[in-house]
Amino acid sequence: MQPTQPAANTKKDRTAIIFEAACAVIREKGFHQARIRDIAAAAKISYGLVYHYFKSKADLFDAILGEWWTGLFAMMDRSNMPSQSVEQKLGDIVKYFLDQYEQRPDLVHIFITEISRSAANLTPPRLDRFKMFMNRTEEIITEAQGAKNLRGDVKARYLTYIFLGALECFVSTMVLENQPLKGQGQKDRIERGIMEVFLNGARSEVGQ
Amino acid sequence: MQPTQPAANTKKDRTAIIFEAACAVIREKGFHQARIRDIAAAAKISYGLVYHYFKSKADLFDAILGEWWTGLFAMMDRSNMPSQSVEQKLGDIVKYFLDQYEQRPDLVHIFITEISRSAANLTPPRLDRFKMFMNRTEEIITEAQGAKNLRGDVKARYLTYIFLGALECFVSTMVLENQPLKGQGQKDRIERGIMEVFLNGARSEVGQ
Amino acid sequence: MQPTQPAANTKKDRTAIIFEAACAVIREKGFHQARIRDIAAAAKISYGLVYHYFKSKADLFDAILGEWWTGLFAMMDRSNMPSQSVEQKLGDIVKYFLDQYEQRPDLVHIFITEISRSAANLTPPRLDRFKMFMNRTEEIITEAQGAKNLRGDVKARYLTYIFLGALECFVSTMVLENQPLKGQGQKDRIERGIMEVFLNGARSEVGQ
Amino acid sequence: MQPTQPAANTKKDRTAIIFEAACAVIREKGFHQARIRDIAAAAKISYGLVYHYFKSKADLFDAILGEWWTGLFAMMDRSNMPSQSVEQKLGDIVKYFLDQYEQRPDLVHIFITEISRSAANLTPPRLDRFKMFMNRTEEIITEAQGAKNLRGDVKARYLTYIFLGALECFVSTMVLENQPLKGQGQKDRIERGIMEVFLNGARSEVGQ
DNA sequence: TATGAATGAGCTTTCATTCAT
DNA sequence: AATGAATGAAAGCTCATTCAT
Repeated sequence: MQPTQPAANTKKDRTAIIFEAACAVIREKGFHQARIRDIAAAAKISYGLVYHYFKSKADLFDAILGEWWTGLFAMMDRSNMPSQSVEQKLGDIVKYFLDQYEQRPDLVHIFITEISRSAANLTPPRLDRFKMFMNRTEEIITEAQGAKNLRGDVKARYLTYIFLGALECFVSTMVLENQPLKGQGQKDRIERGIMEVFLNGARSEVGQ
Repeated sequence: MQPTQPAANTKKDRTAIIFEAACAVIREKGFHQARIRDIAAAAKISYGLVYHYFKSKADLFDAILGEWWTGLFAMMDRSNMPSQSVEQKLGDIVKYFLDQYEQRPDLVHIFITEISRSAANLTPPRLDRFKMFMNRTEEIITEAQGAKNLRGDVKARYLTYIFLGALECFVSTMVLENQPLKGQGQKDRIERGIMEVFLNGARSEVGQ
Repeated sequence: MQPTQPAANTKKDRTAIIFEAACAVIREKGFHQARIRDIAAAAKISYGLVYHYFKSKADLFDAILGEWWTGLFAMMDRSNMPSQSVEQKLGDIVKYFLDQYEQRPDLVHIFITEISRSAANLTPPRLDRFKMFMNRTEEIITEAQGAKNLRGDVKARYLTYIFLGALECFVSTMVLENQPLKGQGQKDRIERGIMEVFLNGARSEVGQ
Repeated sequence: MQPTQPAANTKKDRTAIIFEAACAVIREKGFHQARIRDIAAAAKISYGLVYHYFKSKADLFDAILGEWWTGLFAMMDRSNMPSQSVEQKLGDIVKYFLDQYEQRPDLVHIFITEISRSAANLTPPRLDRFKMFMNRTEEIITEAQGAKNLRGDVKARYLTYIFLGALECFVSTMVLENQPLKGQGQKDRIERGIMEVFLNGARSEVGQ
């Protein structure tokens, strides 16, 4: 008896199955090359059924993006507390990307390839959330500059680009080369590397 | 009498006109959404003529990529001299991206959106040149680590990601937001910002 | 109430409808001039649907050829029994062509115009089956020469050409002139004419 | 000094060169698959020039057909004399096909594949000449039947089909298999085989 | 004459979407 | 809820023909 799970194929199940299948196919082929037929096949359903759960292909794509942005902004809401240092806030962002890459690599892949860097898919509403993410990151950095925790002689926007660019390059290279993350140890090393270099620079102590 | 410019529409002209039109259209719509019809219209020529100068759509795309990579690798060949410091070599890469963005923003945009981050377009030969670029950059950094000019406690590959990621994020944000570069002054400021933070870190001197 | 015919448009029906429409259009225009659009119109369906049932235009063409050869070789398998005389075996071939022309004139037309005599369509696998047909006919004739039922002073291959040529010319002229066959009587007369002249010659008894 | 041949590339020359090139290309690819570009390349001229000598592709094709029919009907005019026997008249037709195949195989090939058996190319004027050829052959046979030189119990039309079919099958098989004719000896053997079997039948004397 | 650049209609094929069952 | 047959708008590419030079 499973009172909390009476039916295997509830609407929620199917939606999720199609969602995951779409992530996998879009990751592999890109949004425009992913066919509804491929997604249905990956979900082991008929392709007409996709249209019962999602209004259109664009709708399905937006659902995937929504999932990503919801999780990211929720994390930033949780992380953005006065008691947190700038290191902790930026570290949370790095951790989030690495955790997501470990748990849902398809989602991160799609974010990187289809959103972060794809003019073709960037309708204005999609671009807005991307800018919001950059702005919220910039706010963290601006605040830290005000508190003299980050240098003030480089524009906050520039520091934001450098920070997010470094993070994104790490993740996207793993994404493009399909590198798996090998446990918490590697995630910690990568996080430390990014944060350390971002905060203290690449220059050798000896060389100074 | 026009002794120095006898013919306006030589074969070279048309190839270049189509090339530029293709850059503009692909920049705007992405490779897969760019239709030959759009490119022909942008070049103010008939549809079929595109196929007179380029074997296929893919051929045209590869010509664009070839142009980008040829220029980039030629610059790296020129820059890679023993007398150059690591700061100069990496600075040359930054300069090249910013110069290209100023002169041929479409080309940079296509590199960013269709190559650097688009799994859908990354056929193996295309990915190869991207990896070669990363490897050559890593070589510069490895060499600098050996000479104690860059810290050795972070893997060269990680430093490469951070450096290129920072650069790419700058350029791609300008690309995505269609920001114009305002003269040599802004290019210098951006270059100094990237190099300064990459080498010395974002941490405030005061905060240490 | 339609107990014996519950569904009019089953998958089998549509495949057959498209098949027949393709035969009619290819008969009229030839394979290369037959457009998918024409075939769809003749089948009273949308042209996209053709691709639901046949992978490509070539696939559709090969299906038609397959139908022809399958029927012809099956007949030859049935006919090729030791108890049969050479007259009966060759007569069966003549009967088959005439029966097919009566029942499926399009198929015979396509065989004559697109296969039997069209270098443009003769890909090697297509030519192979044609040669197999000639070889099997030649075997019948060789065997009859061995049994002294056919003259041995003319090469078996030559007799084969004369026999099949005569048959084919009858059929192709009917085909090209869209002559209808008027019942079993005419078929018998034609068969007798071909067999009689092939076996006994055109020379008048009186004239000898 | 060659006063009668001052220029190598007279209009007549070029027309003939293009004509021969067209024959070769149409033979190989079929009329509809033969591109003007191919024909021009085979003639080693630019493809625009084809249009100086022939109004259109169809015009070029009709010129080829005209050449064939002119030669054939001229031969029949010469051959059709009261003093000639039916054997001689039919033998002249066989000889003509074999001679032409030896001298201008492309022309014979085109006649066989594109005219004799291609509904796609058979516009009414083209079909007319084909029917005229059959009718003139039938006249020879009818006349011979009247003179009791050919059997009268088989319709003249049927005997015509058998005769021309046999001839055509010989030639078209050579054409399709690119068999070369090896000298006058083989031509004579083939002619004798066709005439002998057509006149006296395939049945063995022994078997009667 | 001679060239080949230029044109654009026309073809096959794909695929998002709808809809009858 | 579920299927996949059906539709038809696009899109890439070809090639006969025209035309400026």
